[in-house]
Amino acid sequence: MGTQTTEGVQSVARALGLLKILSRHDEGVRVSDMARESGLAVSTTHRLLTTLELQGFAQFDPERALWHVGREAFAVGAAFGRRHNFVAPALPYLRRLRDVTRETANLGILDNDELVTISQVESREIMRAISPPGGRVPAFCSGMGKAILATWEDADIAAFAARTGFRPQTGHSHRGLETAMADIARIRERGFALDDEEHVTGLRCVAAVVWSPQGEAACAISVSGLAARLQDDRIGAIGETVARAAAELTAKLGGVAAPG
Amino acid sequence: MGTQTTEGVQSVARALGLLKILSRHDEGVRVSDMARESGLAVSTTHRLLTTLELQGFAQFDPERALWHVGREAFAVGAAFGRRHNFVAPALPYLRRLRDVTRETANLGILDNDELVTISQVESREIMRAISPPGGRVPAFCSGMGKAILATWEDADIAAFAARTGFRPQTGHSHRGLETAMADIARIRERGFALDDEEHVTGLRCVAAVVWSPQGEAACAISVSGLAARLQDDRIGAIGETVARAAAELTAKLGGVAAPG
DNA sequence: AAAATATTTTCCATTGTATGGAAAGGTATA
DNA sequence: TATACCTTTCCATACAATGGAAAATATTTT
Repeated sequence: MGTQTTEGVQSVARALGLLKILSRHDEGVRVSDMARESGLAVSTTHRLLTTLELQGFAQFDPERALWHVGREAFAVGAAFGRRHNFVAPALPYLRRLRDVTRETANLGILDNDELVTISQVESREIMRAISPPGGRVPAFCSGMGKAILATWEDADIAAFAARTGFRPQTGHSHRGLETAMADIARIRERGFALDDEEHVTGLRCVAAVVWSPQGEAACAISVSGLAARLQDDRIGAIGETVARAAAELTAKLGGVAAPG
Repeated sequence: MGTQTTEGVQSVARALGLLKILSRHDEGVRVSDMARESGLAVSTTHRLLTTLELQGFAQFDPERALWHVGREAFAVGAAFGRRHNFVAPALPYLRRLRDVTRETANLGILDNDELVTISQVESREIMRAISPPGGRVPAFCSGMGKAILATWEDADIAAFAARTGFRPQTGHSHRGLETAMADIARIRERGFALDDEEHVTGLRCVAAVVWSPQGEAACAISVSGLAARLQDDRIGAIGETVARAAAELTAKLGGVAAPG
C-alpha cells in the first residue's frame, strides 16, 4: 500500500503536526505529553522530535526535559512574513485607525480559502496576532474576507462558494449565494464591507480592501468591536474612515484599484 | 535497515530541507528546481511539497507554478519569537546604538552552541535579520558569543570548547583555550567583548551581554562595522556605550547581573 | 536511603510506507 | 503543428518508519 493521498507522506505530516503542537505550548512540552496529544507512540514521537531538532526546527531543553519550537522554524516563517511585507508599512495606518475609532484594527489576507488575520493593533505585537485561534475564518463570515471577495468577478465568487461552501458561524452568517451576492453588491457600492455578527455573535467588523500593484486584492484592513458599540449610526463614518485608510495604504504600497 | 541516527527520519529531514530551500527563495521555486537543489527525485520532491502544502507549511501558486513558504510556517515560527520576546523591547536600544555609533547594531542569542543573530538595526526589519547567511557563527568567533560565554564558569567554558572546538573563521580567530580564556578575562574586566576580525576579515564587533531575570545571559547586543572605521581609539568609548545600553536593556527586561 | 513510579531513550524485527522510474497530462516555445 | 520542458499521477519494489519492549534516567513515595 502506497502513500495516502489524503494525508500525504505520513511521517512528514506527523512531524509537522508535532510542530504545530509545539507552537501552541510556549511553556514547552514533554515527550510523553506530545505523544498523548498527537496520538502517536512515544517512541515515534521521540524519534520525530529528534529529527526536528537535528534540523533546528525543534529545541530541547535538557534541564527541564521540555521541547520548544526551534530557530529554523523562525527563520523559515520569516520568509512568509517577507513575502507579505505590506505588514510593516500597514502598521501606522492600523494604529491611526485604532486611535480614531478606539476599536481594534486588523489586517488579513485570503489564504487557502480562508481569511487569516496577520496583524492586529492593540497589542502592537505583530507576531502575537496571528496565532490566537479565530485567526482563520471562512471568507464569507469575515468582513475582510467579503471585502476581498467583492473584488473578484461574480463567476469566480460563485465558483468559490460552490467549492468551499459557506460554513456559517452564527445565525447571521450567509448561507446562500443570493444573499451573499446582494451583500457583495452593497460592498462594491459603498466601498467597505460589514460583518454584522456573522463570525462571532456580538462582534461587528468594518473592512475595506487594499490593492496590490497588480490590481488585485493584496489584503484587507478592518476595524472590529462589540456590536453594542459599533452601532448602525457609526457604521457609515467608520466605513469611510476604513476605506480611506485602505486607499492610503494602497497608494503607499504602489497599488492600484482594478479598473471597472 | 532502520533509521539512520545521523539524519533522523529520512522523509521528515528531506521535507524540512525543502522548507529551508523555500525560505531562501522569496520569489518562489519550481518543483524541478527544488528537486535539483535538494538532490531528490522530482516525484519525491513533488510528493513532499504536497504534504507540506496539505499542512499549510508550503503554498503553491498555480498561476505561476511556484512554491512558497506557507502560513503555518509563519504561525509556528511566531512561537519562537514569542519565547524570545526581548527582541521587541530591545529595538529602541539598538536604534539608539546605531544612531550614536553610526554602525550596525545587532542582537543575538546562543542557540545550539552557535551565536544566532536574531535582530539587527539598519533595515529595521526584524524578520529580515535572521535569515541572511552569517547569522550563525561559532561562539568563539563572535563578539556576542564571547560576551555570553564570559558569563559562564571557567569549567563550563572549557567543557564547551572541548565539545565544540574553536572552528576558527579567520587568521585572527581563537584556536586554543589559553588565548581564549585570556580574552574572556579581559571581557569580564572591561564589561564588553571585542571581535577583532575573528569572524570576517575586515569586520570588528563590540558586544555586551544582557541578563535575564534568572541571572543568566539572555542575549547579547553589539555594534559591528568595518575595522577601518572601528579603530582602537574608538573601541573604549563604543564598548562603554554598548555596555551601558546592555545594562539599560537588562534593567528594562527585569534582568539581573549574576553575582560575582 | 531505598523502593516504587514515571519518563526518556535505545533497540530491533516486522510491515507498511516512502521511493523513484516511467508514463500521462499540461503548458510554453519554436 | 510539432517540440521541448515541466508538472502530476501511477505502481512494483525495497527500504525506511514503526511501535512494542527493554534499558537507562529522573522523580516521587515510603
